Amino acid sequence: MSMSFYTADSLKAELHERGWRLTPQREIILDIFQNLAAGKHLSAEDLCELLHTEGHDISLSTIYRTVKLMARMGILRELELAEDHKHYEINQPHHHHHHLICVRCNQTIEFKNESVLKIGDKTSKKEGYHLLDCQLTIHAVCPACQRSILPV
Amino acid sequence: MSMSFYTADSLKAELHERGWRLTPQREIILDIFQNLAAGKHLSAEDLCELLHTEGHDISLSTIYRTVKLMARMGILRELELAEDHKHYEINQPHHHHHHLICVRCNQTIEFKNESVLKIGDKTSKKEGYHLLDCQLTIHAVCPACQRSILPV
DNA sequence: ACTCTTATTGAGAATAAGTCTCTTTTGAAG
DNA sequence: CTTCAAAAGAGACTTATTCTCAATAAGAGT
Repeated sequence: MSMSFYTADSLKAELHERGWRLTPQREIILDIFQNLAAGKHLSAEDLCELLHTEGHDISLSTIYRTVKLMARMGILRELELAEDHKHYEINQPHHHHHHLICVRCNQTIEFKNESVLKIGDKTSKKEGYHLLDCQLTIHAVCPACQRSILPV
Repeated sequence: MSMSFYTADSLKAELHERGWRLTPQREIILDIFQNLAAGKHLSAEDLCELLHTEGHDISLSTIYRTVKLMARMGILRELELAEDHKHYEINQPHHHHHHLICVRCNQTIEFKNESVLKIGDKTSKKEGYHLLDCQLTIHAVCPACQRSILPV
């Protein structure tokens, strides 16, 4: 599997490899995501608040830049949970999972499937791409919304 | 399979079923997507321009409302191709495909995989959800970007 | 340790996709 | 032909995210 687990040190090494720097902000943000309960995901705003309650005042600009950077490095997964903003979670092959989303109420169910990562691995390898993340997103209507008569 | 192909008539029937209406705008937009080359997808802006060149002046508001409506009905697929806006394409099980996206340059490759739809079907059925669409999205770094020294 | 270079941060302005409001129009049922 | 709620159009508005730029600091070299 191409995806791997990151520590502050491996983050530092990979940043330096490209002439970049490990800042306290990046280390703190990585730490937050690593200590998040499995399957928990945060929006940029969520992350900002959480950092604040822990006494770390990192600017929103930096937060947006950092999560985008880490997503592009494969450290974080960028999730589209059918809302108007993105969510991020740590990218760990061991806890690799996917999302079933109700398009009406946005209720989301996590599920695992072993073959999905294999398909992602095979497909990216075949095209010469370096795999960062693969997500199966299912859009559907949940039982409650099927019964409701509310618009759409 | 729960997903099905839509005609103007079946769209009309399904709209009426919920007390809604088939308008010329909706019929025209459905027609555009049905006549699009396989695998081609449009943003709201793209669609607006295309409609304009064909002599149909449908307002942006209506376009946004219509694609969202059709996505929620399962007629269109709402794609996140790693840009800052959504793309839409017709949802046809026969041409069901997925996307491999380079997170750096956004180059996108389409690929097919028969088992993905099966997984989507099984998972949504198990949870009692009514399947609309399922997409496997692979985020990766393309060969060209692996070689480049450009930032991220 | 001290310097130097330049990546990174912070603050706030800017951007733009998408939504909302409100008035006018129009499906389609009776 | 009426009626009435759904839908369209126009444009204001919202808000997540990006951009700009001056100030700061990571890390390499001396």
